[in-house]
Amino acid sequence: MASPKPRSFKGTRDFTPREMIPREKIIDSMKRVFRLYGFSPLETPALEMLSVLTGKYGEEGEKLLYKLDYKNDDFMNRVALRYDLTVPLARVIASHPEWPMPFKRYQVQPVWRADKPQTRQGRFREFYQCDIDTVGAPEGLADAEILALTVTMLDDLGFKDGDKRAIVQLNHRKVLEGICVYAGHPREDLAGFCRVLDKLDKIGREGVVSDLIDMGINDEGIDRVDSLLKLSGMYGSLSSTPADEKIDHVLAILDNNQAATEGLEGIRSILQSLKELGTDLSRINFNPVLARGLDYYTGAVFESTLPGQPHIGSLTGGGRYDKLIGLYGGGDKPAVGTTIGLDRMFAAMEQLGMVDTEAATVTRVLIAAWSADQMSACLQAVRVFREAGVPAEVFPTTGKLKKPFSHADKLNIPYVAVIGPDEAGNPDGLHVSLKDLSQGTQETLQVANAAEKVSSTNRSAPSS
RNA sequence: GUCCGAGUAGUUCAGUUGGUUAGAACGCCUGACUGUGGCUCAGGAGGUCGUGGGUUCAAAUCCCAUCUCGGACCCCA
Repeated sequence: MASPKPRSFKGTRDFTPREMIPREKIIDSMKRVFRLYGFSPLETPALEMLSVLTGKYGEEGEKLLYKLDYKNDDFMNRVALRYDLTVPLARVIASHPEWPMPFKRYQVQPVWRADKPQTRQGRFREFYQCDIDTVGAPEGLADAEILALTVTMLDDLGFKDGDKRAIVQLNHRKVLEGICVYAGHPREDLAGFCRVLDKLDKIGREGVVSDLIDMGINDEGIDRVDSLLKLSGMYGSLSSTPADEKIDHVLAILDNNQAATEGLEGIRSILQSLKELGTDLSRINFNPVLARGLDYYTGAVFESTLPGQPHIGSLTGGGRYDKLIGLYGGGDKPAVGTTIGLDRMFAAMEQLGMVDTEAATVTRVLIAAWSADQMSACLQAVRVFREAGVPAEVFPTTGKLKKPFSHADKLNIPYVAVIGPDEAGNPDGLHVSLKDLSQGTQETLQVANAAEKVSSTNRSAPSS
C-alpha cells in the first residue's frame, strides 16, 4: 500500500524553528507592550457553540465559519471554530457580570476562516490574532489608548519609515452614517454604501464614483461624496492636512447632520487624548471614508496599512462595539479594541527583509566528544553551560569531529566546545576547547570560563 | 463565490516540430582531511515527468478529465 504524500491542509502552515524564533521574539515584545498599558492575558477555547458565533460577522463573514460536522445534528449543540477573538470575549464578559469594569485583556491565539488563502497577501485559513480590548469604558480615553498602543507596537517592530511605514487610519461609524444620508442614499443600506467607499484605496476615486452611480446615487450626491473623498488622505494635496483641520472641513460640509457631528466630536476627543498620551499624531490619518466590514462596530473604527505594500491587507483593525456584549443578555457594555494580525505582519516583514532567519536553533554551544571516553565529561560540561543560562547541547555521537562542526555550521550555532583527552584530563579541572565559528578562533579554557565567555557575547545583530 | 496561470529530483528550473537510458544548479551523503565547519576538488544517492484516461509505431511534450498549487478579484487579519 503506497502511503499518501503527507501535506498540510490548504491555508495552514508549519512554523519551522527558523520562523518560530523571530516569531516568538515578536510576540514577547508585543506582550510586554500590552502589559505596560495594563492589559492582562486571557485565553478562550478554539471551539465555540455555533449559536454564539452566528449573526455577528455579517453575511460575508458568516460564510467563512468552519462549522464542525460531527455526530450531533441538533442545531443547539452544534460547534464551530472561532472566527475571531472579539466575539469570544463578548461571551466571556456576558457570563461574568460580577467582574469589575473596566476590564482590559490581551489574547494571542489562532482563529480560523474558510476563505481562499493567498500567501503573498498574508491571508490564511488558520492565523494568529493578537487582540487587545477594553470593556466597560466610554468613548474617549480607552479608544485613544488602543491607538497609542498600536502606534507604539508598529514602531517597535520597525514599521516606521520609508516603504516600511505603516499608517493608522481613523474614522467613526456615525460620520459614515452622516455621509450616507448626505449623499441621498437610504440609511438601511449603510453597509452597502460603506463597502463602496472602503474600496477607495483599491479602485481609486473614479472607481468609487462609478460604483456609486451604479448604486443609483444622483449627480448632486456624487458631488457631495466626492468632496469628502478628497479628504480621505489616500491621495492628493490634503493627505498631509492635520486631522483637526480635516475635521473642520468635514464638519462644515455635514454641519446639520446630528450623527456626523457626534462622530466628529468623538474623533476630536480621541485625538486630544492621543496628544496627551504623547502619540505622534502624524501617524494617525483621519479618513472620513474608512469603513471596515464587520457589522458590530458602532463608534470609532480604525485600521493600519502599509501604503508601500498595497497587496498586503490591513495589519491591524478594530473599533468600538457598544452593542455586541448586550446581545448575550445582561445589558449593553461599551467596549473598544483592536486586532493585531501577527501573520500578516510577519508576512510583510518577511517580504521587506525585516526578519532574521539565520538561526535554525536556539542552541549557542554544541559540545562534542573526541571519543566515547569523554562522553561523561561532556555531560558534566553541558550542565555548567546550562547552569550559567547558556542554551547548550551535547552532540550524541563520537567519531570524526567534522560531523559536529558541520552540524553547528548548518544550524548557525555560534560555538563548538570540544572535549578530548587533553581537556578532560587537565590537572586544573575540566577544560574545553571553545571555537568561535564565525571568527574561526579557538582557545582552551576552564568550562566555567567558557560558559562565562559565551553568555557575555550577544548574538550578532541581523545583517540588514 | 468569480476570473486567469502552472504542475518534471529535497528546492529552483531546462527539456527543440512528439523520437535512444529525462538533464543542470543548489541542497543532501561519502571521501581528499585517523582533534575542527565554511572554500576547493573527486565521487554518490535521489524522478511512475501531479493523477486517470485518450491519440500514436512512439507522449514529459498533443487532447480530455480530475486533483493540487500559484496569481488577480470579493472580503478580511
